[in-house]
Amino acid sequence: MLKLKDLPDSKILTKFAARYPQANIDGVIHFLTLLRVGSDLSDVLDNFLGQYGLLQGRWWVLILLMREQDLTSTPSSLAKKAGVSRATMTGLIDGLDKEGLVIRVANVADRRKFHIRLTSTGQAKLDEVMPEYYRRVDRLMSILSPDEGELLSTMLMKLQNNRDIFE
Amino acid sequence: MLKLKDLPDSKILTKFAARYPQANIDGVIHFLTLLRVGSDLSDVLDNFLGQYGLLQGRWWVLILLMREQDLTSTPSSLAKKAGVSRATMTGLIDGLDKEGLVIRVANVADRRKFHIRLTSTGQAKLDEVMPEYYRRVDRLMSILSPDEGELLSTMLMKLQNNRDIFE
DNA sequence: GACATATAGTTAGCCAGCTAACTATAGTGA
DNA sequence: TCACTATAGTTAGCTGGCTAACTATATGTC
Repeated sequence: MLKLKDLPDSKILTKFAARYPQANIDGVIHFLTLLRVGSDLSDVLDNFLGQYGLLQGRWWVLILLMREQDLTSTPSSLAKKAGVSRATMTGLIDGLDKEGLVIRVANVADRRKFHIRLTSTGQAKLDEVMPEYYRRVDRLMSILSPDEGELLSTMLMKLQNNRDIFE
Repeated sequence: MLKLKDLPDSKILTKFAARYPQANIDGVIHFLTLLRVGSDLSDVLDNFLGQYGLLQGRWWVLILLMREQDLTSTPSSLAKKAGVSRATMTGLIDGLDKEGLVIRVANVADRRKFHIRLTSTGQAKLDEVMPEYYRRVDRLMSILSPDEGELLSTMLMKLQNNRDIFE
């Protein structure tokens, strides 16, 4: 997502504002800061997962399966929850299947579907990653007080709920 | 970046916490909210730019060039500022060049380099996009009061400055 | 001045997304 | 019941990132 490293300073924004007077300089800075921090934290998470041979996409699949009572779901349901296309989910499951972290089981009730089930190897992989993941998130987010954390989420959700303004 | 649509609710996180007691549930929720909102806003920005036949990568290049006094820069410098590899910048410039939005000019002083210059067509493209972009950002960010906006950026920068905790 | 090192740009090939098109199966309504 | 429509999964082919390797040119040091 946002790759731009060189956020505008107010000098640059003032120059732009001369040509584009509708610019709200502070708003733009806050907006770009949000995109940048989100992107950088996502990269950091990817690097972390990479140490365990995982990628974000595959990791979410394992987590979504672990959430299920019977550790089982279908490709389309996983695709919807993970926010990727069914085509992409096919590829993710292929990879996880090949590594033995999940298995495809035929579905007799509806032969269009498969059951995708987390294997014990998959659970073991999560048991390896998750404690450290939670530890890191805790350390990172502890920089904010509990009240600040709440406030941050509240403000983010306000923006989230109004993002259709942009489209 | 974060594609996951289905953020954990506290019931799920409680189940996970039973297995992974180090989990700080609120911290995780705030962390994932940040990744999710950042990602969704980035997608919205992409859709917006798409209406003008632009992609985020190309758009940043035009903006970076417009920032320059002489509307000129080099591929490596642009790559660094845009946060992409030099190889990727080659592709971005190829595309912009083909559409006449920038031109490659030989650099006699250092024959390894090119001057990349924003053309008047490129400037016209920015003049088409930027006023509407600023208008949308203004409307989106106006949901937060000026004080809230400042606070948001401050909290985000705290997280940004401590993201090495995660690596 | 010549050789070693660093920098600029490109190319080739990889990867994880995507959409569109296809096959198979299920559900529905005259 | 049988045709229409919807859903599930896969495949093929596109895209925009990436790294590694390559060529050309500059720079810096003995």
